[in-house]
Amino acid sequence: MTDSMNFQTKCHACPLRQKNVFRPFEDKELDFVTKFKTGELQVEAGSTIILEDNKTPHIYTLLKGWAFRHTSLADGRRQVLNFALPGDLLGLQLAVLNEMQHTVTALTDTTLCVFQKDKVWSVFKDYPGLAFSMTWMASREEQLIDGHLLSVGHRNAQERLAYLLLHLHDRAEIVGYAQNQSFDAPFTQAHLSDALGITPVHTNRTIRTLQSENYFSWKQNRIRILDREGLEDLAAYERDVKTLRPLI
Amino acid sequence: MTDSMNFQTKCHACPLRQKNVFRPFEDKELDFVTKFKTGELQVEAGSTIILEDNKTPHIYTLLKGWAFRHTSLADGRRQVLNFALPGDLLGLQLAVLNEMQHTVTALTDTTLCVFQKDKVWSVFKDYPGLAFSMTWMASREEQLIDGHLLSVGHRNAQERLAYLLLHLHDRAEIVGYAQNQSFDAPFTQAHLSDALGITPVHTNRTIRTLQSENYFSWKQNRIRILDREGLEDLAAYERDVKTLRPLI
DNA sequence: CGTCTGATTGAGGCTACTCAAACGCGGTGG
DNA sequence: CCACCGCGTTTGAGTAGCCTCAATCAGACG
Repeated sequence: MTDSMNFQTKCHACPLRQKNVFRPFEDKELDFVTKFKTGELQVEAGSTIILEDNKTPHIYTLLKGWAFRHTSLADGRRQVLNFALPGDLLGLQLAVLNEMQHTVTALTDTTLCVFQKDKVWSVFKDYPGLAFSMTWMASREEQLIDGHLLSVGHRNAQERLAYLLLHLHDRAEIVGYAQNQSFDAPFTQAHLSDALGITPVHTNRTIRTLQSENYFSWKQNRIRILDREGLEDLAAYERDVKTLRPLI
Repeated sequence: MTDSMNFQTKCHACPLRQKNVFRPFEDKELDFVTKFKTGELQVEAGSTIILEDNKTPHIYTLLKGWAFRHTSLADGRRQVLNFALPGDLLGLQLAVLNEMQHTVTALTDTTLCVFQKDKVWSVFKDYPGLAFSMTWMASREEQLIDGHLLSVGHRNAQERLAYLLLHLHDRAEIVGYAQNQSFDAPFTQAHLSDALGITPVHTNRTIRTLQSENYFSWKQNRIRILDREGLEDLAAYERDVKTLRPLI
């Protein structure tokens, strides 16, 4: 373990902090986070990070790569709840509610910062700024899910796809995963389909339609937004004002 | 205002605490909450409690009555995100993210405890237990939305209705709003329809079908679960283990 | 008794679903 | 080098669940 510690990303040099998307830390907060972080975990594409109902003692921050949160009905129908990108906190429900009702799976090879969930209490006790950050992230996530619920509940297939594409692009862009209106898509049409609540077949047809109308392209795992305005109109989407997010 | 203060519910005598659903408070926490609470608000059925984009300086706890959270697309299609019952925190996103992306509207005449949102920081600074409670509530709400998203994304009309009925019943029961497998339904079919992501017409047909098959009844604004097991099977629903919730 | 809101029912149509087959492509092994 | 996977994508054909439009009904209220 000491060995792996040497290869560990130092919080003071956290690559996420270089990007100008996180609020500034106080020194003592950073010192604490460094102690709070008990290690780093590599999970390869397709593997489970946190399993529903499975109580691990850890929570994670996604440092590198993509993941997704999902639940299923008993008969196997799967809902993708949201995608996770660097900076996202995974397993907060486990720490706070002591229960996970969804699974988190890696889409790409990922790197995770590992924290002991039983130390979350000491965060609240001694580092109110960090505690606030955690709450910020929880609220933010809820806001995103609210958006998806609106989408799945009331948009048609084309609108849903347009919305999701813009959503993914914009989130990828914030963490430096998009350049030039395009980003690497580490998911399959089946993932999109389960996120949108549309069958794979119909998802495919919808994708083809929007592509043929030059709204976007998807070649070699790379998605490019070609007609942002058109997609925004389709989806009635408004880009969030970028707010500096906290990081833990 | 001094006048209304006299009619205010005392936190020490908070009726919600009488019901054995909230975690115990420490005395000093209770003292603080008493100070934190700046007043009480009555909102009548149908009125807006918090308006999307509208930055009020307050957040609320629902003390009495029903409310619902909702957003809409530009063309008016409305998604009911969730229903709120006593003990639920309203406006946390406002306090934490400084932005509300949904509206909260009263379904019945409601009583709300009013808190200054700019004091939320002092909660985090000085009352970690309460801060944790707020985060607990945020996480819990997210968990509920996740459940709805699964429902709207992957259940058919009958399954969605079954799920929502059980969900509402169980939540109502926890706060003492249900007796004998039945509860007062302060909403219309249109509300359900917007929550389920199904048109009012089809919602009506689905309701009639499930009623005619004796799954439940809905007479004089009162919903009664007649065949709980049947509904659970339909919806693949599992009742949550009751956990003591925090209260703020 | 007229009006309003919400619930209900009918008829017809379209979106999205199901079933099924074929295609493209990277990987593997003979 | 090529045949043979296996996974993900694509396309076709027929169907059904849910939608739209529209009218009627029931109850509350002034």
